[in-house]
Amino acid sequence: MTEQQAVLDMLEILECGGCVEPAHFFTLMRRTFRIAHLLYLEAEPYADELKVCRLHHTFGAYAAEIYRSRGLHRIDPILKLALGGVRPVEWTMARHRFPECEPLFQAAQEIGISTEGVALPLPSPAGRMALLAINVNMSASEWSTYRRHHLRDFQLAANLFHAAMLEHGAMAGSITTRDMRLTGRETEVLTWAAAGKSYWEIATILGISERTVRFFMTNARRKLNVVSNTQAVAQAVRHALIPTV
Amino acid sequence: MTEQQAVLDMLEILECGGCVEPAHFFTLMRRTFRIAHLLYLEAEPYADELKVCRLHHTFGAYAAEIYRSRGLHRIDPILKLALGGVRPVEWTMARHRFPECEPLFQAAQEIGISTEGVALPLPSPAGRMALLAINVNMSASEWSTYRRHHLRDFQLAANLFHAAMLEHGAMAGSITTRDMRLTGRETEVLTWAAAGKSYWEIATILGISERTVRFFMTNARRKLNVVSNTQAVAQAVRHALIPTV
DNA sequence: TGCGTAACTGTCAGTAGCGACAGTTCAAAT
DNA sequence: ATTTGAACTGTCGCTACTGACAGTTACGCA
Repeated sequence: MTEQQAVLDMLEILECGGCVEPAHFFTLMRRTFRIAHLLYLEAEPYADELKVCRLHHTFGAYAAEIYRSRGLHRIDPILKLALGGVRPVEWTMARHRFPECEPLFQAAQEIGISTEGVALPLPSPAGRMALLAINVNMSASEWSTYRRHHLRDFQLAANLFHAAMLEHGAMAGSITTRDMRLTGRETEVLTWAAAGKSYWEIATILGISERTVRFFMTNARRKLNVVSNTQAVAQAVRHALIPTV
Repeated sequence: MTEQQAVLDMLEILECGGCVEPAHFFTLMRRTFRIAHLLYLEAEPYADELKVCRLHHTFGAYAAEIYRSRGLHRIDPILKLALGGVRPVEWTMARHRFPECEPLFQAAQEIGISTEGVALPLPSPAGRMALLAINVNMSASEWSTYRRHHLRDFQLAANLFHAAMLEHGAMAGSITTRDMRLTGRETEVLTWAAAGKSYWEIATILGISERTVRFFMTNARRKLNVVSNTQAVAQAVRHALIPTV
């Protein structure tokens, strides 16, 4: 059981938080498993687009350029499924369920990238979403067996790596955690605004002046980088910055 | 490798979505692994408290009553750590890091519940949080070895069960089919309003008159039973009535 | 052929939201 | 002891939103 031992050793390294470099993690994964390529994506929802917070992968610059220039992110079903759900997403399954995404898989074949793989959703706190996509160079039947044995390893490894990235990122101060943190009052006024209260009502509820409510709301809008109270509330709800009714 | 086979079989059952009953899942887990007790909790942050959305466990009514009556949730470090993070939380680790939680573990010993176990965070979309706590009846050293081998199984099983619960809950929760179902245009204008667009901008985007945008928005407010666009958007985001991506 | 529903439009008057002006007070951190 | 940040307040003027008035058009279905 040398292979088993190697897997367990790798997982132990990850659990001890000894792997915060994406490149290091990718190397470790490729050494331990029969993996062709890896992709780690951390994003947050934004209006009708996705805002990418972190992106690391081993597909190379050429593949990334193809993906970007052809706008394949618009039809990529793996993004939608993995960033929206909790369940692992099988690439071939996504391909069959969404015929309109054929250009994506054809582009992959063009540049010699296999179309077998799985994407693991890694939901994070505060409304962010992340995924680890794993690409393998195997036949369908081979992959089926391999996946059956190692999906659990992939899932735990992905979770541990993701945890390390989040902890590390919190220190490094990502886009969300530095200037976007709302004060107590800002959260309060947003919460009441989301409950449909007007400035006057909020002022009465909190026992402060209407002007002050506007002050907090303006600060909240500035911090959230939005233009209206409505947008601010949408953002706050999405990012779980205000309590759910 | 009979044990390995049993584990893989169980994970396959879970992956096929063949296990939405918590009691069924718990039985399956206890039959497959050397687990004493299980607890599944789904909650969402509310003000400075936690609002429990779903709670299933095998600890029995007496233990639950002890936990509730003594207010142990206030000092339970596992709740804090597991609902706040992404990394598995070891019970003894939490016990040593938070000396003030001793009453919790003493209560467990009183009623004959082991203090060895692990809690797996299961973050969900939309700011909700969940965890699966696993309690075992082993010595510390025994648990250490067992955990090393099976944490990956626990993690994947927990994720798959959680996914099934979410999917099932989405069905059960969407009994909102009374009059709260929005039409296509209503969804569109709400989406753009959530993106911070004004009536004039939305009208331009959709190629209709500003009055018509107001018409749809008014209908949406009436259907959602709210008084402002801001509240409507908050409600729509919370109930996933408008696309988050 | 009617009936219901979704999509669409116009006008008026009142209220609410929002930006920009210019401040004070208090507690904690450096 | 100075600085930083949160909490707080006032006024002016413009724009956006909201309710209530009163309609038309097109589609599917019984």
